[in-house]
Amino acid sequence: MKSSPTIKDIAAKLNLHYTTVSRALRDHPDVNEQTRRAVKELAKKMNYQPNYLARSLKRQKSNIIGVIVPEIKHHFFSTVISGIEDVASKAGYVILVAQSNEQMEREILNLNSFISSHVSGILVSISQTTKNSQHFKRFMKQGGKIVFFDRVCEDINVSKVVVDDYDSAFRATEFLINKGYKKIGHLAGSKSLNISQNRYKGYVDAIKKNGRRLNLDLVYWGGLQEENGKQGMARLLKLDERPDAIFAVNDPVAIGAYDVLKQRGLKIPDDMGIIGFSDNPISFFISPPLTTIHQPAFEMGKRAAELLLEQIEQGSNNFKPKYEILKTELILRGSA
Amino acid sequence: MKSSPTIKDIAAKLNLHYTTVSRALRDHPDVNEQTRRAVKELAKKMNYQPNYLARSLKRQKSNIIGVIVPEIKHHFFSTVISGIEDVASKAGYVILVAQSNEQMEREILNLNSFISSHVSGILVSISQTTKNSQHFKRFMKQGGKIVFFDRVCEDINVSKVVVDDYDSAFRATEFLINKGYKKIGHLAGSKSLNISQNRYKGYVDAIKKNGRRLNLDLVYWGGLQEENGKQGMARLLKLDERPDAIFAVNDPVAIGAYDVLKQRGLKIPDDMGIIGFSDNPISFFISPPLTTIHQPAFEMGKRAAELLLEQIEQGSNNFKPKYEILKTELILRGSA
DNA sequence: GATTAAACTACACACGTGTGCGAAAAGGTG
DNA sequence: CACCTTTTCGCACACGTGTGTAGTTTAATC
Repeated sequence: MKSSPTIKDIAAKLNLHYTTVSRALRDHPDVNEQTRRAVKELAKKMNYQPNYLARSLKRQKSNIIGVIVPEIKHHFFSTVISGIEDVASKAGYVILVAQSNEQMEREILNLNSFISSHVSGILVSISQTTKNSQHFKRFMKQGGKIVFFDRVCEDINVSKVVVDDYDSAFRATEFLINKGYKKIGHLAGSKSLNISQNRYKGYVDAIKKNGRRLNLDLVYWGGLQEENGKQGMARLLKLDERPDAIFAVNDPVAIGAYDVLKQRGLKIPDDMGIIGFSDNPISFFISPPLTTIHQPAFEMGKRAAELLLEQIEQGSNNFKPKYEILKTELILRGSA
Repeated sequence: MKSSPTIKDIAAKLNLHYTTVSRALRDHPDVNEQTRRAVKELAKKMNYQPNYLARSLKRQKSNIIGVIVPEIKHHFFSTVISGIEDVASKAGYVILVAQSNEQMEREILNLNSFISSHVSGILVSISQTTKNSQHFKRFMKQGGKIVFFDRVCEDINVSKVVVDDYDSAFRATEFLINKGYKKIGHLAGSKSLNISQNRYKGYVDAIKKNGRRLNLDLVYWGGLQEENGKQGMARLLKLDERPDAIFAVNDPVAIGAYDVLKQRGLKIPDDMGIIGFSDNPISFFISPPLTTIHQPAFEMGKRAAELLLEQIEQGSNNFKPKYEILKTELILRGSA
């Protein structure tokens, strides 16, 4: 039941002062070769593990990175976190993970908790209900470092990692047009998120650039869940001039649309073409397989972590935020 | 760029000693009502956040819980982590998350890193390659608290949360028997894991109890990935006396089997009945929908976290490890 | 063998918070 | 007004680690 050994325990056994042990472990040149070896040997034998709390307190710099996502269990986010952990652990960092559950209040609580834990920096994908960014700005004023990924705050000048939402949406929509679909609808996400806005804009521009008439009745603003897809699809089917193809803001929404279409006996892709977004594993197995846009989630986590670590290690000298746009890929399957 | 304010900053502005501020914030009775109010007001105004590093160092007890899983991005584990985070954050704890990538070495590194971070306890699901539990035992000797979930170490006497693997496997196999399948095979997992062993035993006993002949040729020991399912299914199909139904150790393995069967033109469930394990979201959407055993992953995370928190808060007085077995549910779909 | 440089060790203080104890101030009693 | 109790606050030290500096020992040089 005795707790972890400290440098003092090691020092006592070797009849040394504990500062000597401290220096020996950190290879300080002022320590005798033999002493150093003896210290390291005993440290290993006693399973000494340095106390990061004390070290961080002293150094005024921890080896902790905070991660805030809307929900951990979503495939996209958990894959991003996997990527983050990969990079972080290799660099000697540990990651604190918290979820906002799409609520700005909890996002703020998470952030405060991270501030108290004196994280070296945070990686954030904001919640749907995050209407302003005061909490993040406050964090930055105190020297906090942030990198946003996927769902970013537009009005903060920090590093960001996103996919090319606009362009991907444009290509997806254009693909539907070239396939011969006439009236293309869009199941859009939540208006407050950059990803929804950019995908919407890509959709709109693809329609316009291809000489089609833009009919905003064919756009349904909902959310990012399967349920929103069901509601949206049902709504669009009620129109006099109903769409014959759908570009969905993400895969869950597309899958919600599938459900409604199957219930109504409509055939995919003949009666209705569908394209999703994010390449959820389900999209490969659903029938017909969903044509969708692959997002490099793991890669996104890695890049975001790398950017943050660079910023942390180099200090705040001449730091310039980077805006990285990762390439997506249109995965052709059977739904369009 | 100034960093977070401390109690000393607050004290200076109010012409108080910082210990008085410390007491005021913690509602110590020795502090005057007015002083207390003034301190709290200023603290709020300055956005004071207590330094957990310092607090933990002093109290010899942190508000950090460590979580080690094989891979974060797996749906089951990320859902468990969601549950853990839910409980932990409500109790004022934060969670460190690390992945072993199924390698015992990294599991040990993760553990050491957590020890250095002075976590109050850890939640672990062990890797496939974890052959002994010395590292966990060492951690416990130093007063560390552990709760295992899903993949547990049998030879350590600590709290554990699992599902009823044996019984679930028994029922699944019996279900196949009652459906009229004659030769039931088993795509088993990795021999070193308790879950694989228990599911295997459930399978074996169901065969025996129902008066069937146990044919070990029909059991393929592989792993837990889709790839293992493919290999195993291919192998079993080569047998002279090939199975007409499969109980798979988990859904990915079952899905791997699907793939091979579809390639060979065999029909599910007519030519081959299949039952999986874990109720991965894919199993609902794959065609035909996979009959599988639902595991309450989120609930498992919550219970594991609750058990650990109880143990942490009550100290090590008269602690008795609890072994909790959560109920599963056989989800009937189209594959059997 | 004395002098000086080099090699090594120990002390003091710091990081931010918490606690036992004592001191000062305020209030109450005879 | 002297004495005692209660309230309120400050001091000293602690948690484990790290660093500047002073001190001591050893080795090297003449």
